[in-house]
Amino acid sequence: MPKLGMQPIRRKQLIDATVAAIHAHGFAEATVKQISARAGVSSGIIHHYFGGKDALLAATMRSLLTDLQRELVARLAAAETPQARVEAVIDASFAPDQFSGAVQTAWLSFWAQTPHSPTLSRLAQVYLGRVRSNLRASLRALVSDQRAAEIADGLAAMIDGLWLTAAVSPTSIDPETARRRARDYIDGQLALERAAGPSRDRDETADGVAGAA
Amino acid sequence: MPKLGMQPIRRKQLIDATVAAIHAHGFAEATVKQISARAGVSSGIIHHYFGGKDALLAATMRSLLTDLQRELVARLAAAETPQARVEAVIDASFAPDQFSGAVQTAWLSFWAQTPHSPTLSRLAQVYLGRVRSNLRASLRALVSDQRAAEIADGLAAMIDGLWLTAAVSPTSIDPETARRRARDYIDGQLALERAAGPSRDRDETADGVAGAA
Amino acid sequence: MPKLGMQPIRRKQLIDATVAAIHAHGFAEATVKQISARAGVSSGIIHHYFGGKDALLAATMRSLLTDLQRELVARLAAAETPQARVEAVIDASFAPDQFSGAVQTAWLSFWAQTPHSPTLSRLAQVYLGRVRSNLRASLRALVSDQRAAEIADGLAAMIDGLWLTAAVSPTSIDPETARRRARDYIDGQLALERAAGPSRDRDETADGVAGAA
Amino acid sequence: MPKLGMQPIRRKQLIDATVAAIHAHGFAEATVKQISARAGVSSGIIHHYFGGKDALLAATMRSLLTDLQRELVARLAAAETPQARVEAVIDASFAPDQFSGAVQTAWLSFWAQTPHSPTLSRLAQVYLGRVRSNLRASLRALVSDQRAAEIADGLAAMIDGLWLTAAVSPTSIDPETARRRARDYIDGQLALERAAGPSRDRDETADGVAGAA
DNA sequence: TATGAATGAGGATTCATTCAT
DNA sequence: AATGAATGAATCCTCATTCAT
Repeated sequence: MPKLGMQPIRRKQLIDATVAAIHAHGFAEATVKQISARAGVSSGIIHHYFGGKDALLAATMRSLLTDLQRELVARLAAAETPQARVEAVIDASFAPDQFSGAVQTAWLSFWAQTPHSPTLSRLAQVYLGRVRSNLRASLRALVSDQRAAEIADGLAAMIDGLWLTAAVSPTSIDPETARRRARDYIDGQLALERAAGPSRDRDETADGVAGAA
Repeated sequence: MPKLGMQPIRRKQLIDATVAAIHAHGFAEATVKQISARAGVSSGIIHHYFGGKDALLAATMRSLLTDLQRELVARLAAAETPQARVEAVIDASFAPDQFSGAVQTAWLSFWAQTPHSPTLSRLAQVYLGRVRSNLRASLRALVSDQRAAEIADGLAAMIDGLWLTAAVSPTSIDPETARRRARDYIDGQLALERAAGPSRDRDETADGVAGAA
Repeated sequence: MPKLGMQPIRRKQLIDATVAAIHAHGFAEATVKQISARAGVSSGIIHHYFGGKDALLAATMRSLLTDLQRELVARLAAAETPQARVEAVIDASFAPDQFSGAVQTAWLSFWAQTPHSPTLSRLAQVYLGRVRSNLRASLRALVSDQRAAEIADGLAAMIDGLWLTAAVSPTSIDPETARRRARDYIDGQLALERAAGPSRDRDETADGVAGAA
Repeated sequence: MPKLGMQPIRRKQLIDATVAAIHAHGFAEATVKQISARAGVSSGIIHHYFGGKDALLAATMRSLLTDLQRELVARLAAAETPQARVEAVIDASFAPDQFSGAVQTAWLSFWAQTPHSPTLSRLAQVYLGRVRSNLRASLRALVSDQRAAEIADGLAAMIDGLWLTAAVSPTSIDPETARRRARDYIDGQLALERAAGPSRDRDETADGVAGAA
């Protein structure tokens, strides 16, 4: 008599083992044998539950994105002002569960793989689109539509850059500092708005740093 | 006597082919056969000139970083004010030669590989250290030492994040827009300084977005 | 569940195929492909069961030495006098199973490889030590300790030389003749002892052939 | 203007380098690049002077055998009695120039390769035939034709076995000891002749060790 | 005479996948 | 449901050989 309900347990085991294996040995070196050994099961089981290695990798990326999304949704639900909603995005991005060794390395590996896998690429685009549209919607309550789009893109890039820094130099940044850098960006952009006046867009032809001095 | 002086020619050929192969097929799929075919030479030549695949990959990353460094040095040499020096870093990062498809993908691949290769990691750390210390030195002329460090870190993260965005969604960003986002960040941080007054640091305990509104 | 207990079967298959391949094509030409084809299995299986070619070669040498050792132990157990024990060593060395084409060629190949492989060297030293100490112990019942050591070394060299002759010129010697040559040596040394008197060692400063004539 | 008379110089350089390379790394690992580097010349030169690696190896074995033969001829020329001629063979075999590390290892490597190379095999057979017929001729002056053949074979095997011992366990035997073991053999066989009487062959049906006790 | 650049076949090894049990 | 035996294609690398200079 087969054990019942093993599927969700095994799938989670294997996905966790995949993240750990990528962290420990790298994306290309995360072999089926490595992952299954780490999960304490046989190598054949991966094909039983996922159909193949590629599907396991896709499921793992989906799992990482889902965790992040869950974190984000929970915080957005509790946010009542536009500012709080922007901050919720920042806080979700640097929540301790997400912003930690194994997850960062795996995340960076998937990002690097994205351009060469339609499946992973699709997952990434959906996620990126959701974050940006969330940010834009919140920012529209504070600035013009155009500036909202620009600041949303800038904040998304800043968050990604801070993640990348953490993945490449884990000791050089902690979640609290990362959060502060992201808030600095928003604060700075809003300060520019106040200085320019509420009804005008930032001049896209300005000379940048020199002009601001 | 055989043809002399082929070494630099072949090495450049092979490094260029490696960047192209990573862009076209991904880091793990950039095989010796792929790369040598793309360079129009035999596979054995890679071992003749580099000793092995790993050394070719390291040389390729070194080459990418050197190109970026050369771009940066040239622009810094022409910059006369602190503001111009900060802008030089931004402009070098998004110079057309660097900020293009193949280079971005390869760059992201190397970044993802960094945690699993001491050689690549060392190269990355050296580069990151140089950029940050350059930025800090320039910014110290404009703001306090602490703020200079913070803004340098933030700008570096922003630049990296914009690169990552470009690598993952090549159609979503162009060099000019990327440059503008990075300048926005600097402009914003300087605006915050003016608002806070020249002699005071940003309050590290502030509540972020909500507090800045 | 998969087929169980295949390991000892496959290992023996592969070791036998290795001996045959060395005999047929030489040590360096005993490739993984050759061996696996001869065993009727795929090439990957060697790494599954042995971990690599080197380990297979070491296991093969170990197997050859174990067979010889088994032959020797069986004969020693049946020998009741010192003379019979010496003869047991000779008979074991030239037993039909051992003293045959494939085994001889493989044996010689391993001997030649010994100086360049710590693993093989260790195996060889253990075997050589065992044979010599066996012979010495038996001979001590017949002659002085010093002469026992000398005759043991001489007999061991004679046996090895006869093996080498058989490996290099298989048609020039048969097991019975080889056995006779080895016995001649022992008979001769014991005859010298009788001629010199039981209480005296052979004079190590003697002039050799000329002096004995 | 090409350098004149380079051929013999280069050939000797390369043959010496081959012996050294075999000693240092083993027969299969003695690559063209290794050998040419050791000789201080380019790899292409081997094909220029020998036509290929196999021919270089054959020339090297021929060189080793020629050296041994020269040693033997010189000593035989000085020997005036049958006993002295037998001793000359022994002394030539263990002459310091021959009985040393690199030569032994190389010699053993060639012996092991012999069964798989018609060229090497032919060289070996010629050499073996010469030594044996020399020994037989000398011994016929001392014992019956049949015994001369037997003792010649036995002595040849003993010499080869002592070489093999030296190659496998270089520290366990020195030339002087080796020479003594070989002389012991001859002394013993001649002692048996005296005991049996000058006109009778050794009884080929004797029980060996037991019978001699 | 001599070089070393260049080739490509062949080596050991790794690995995702299949499948009988 | 689960195993691990077995496969064979693909990878990196080595190497004897060729050849233009």
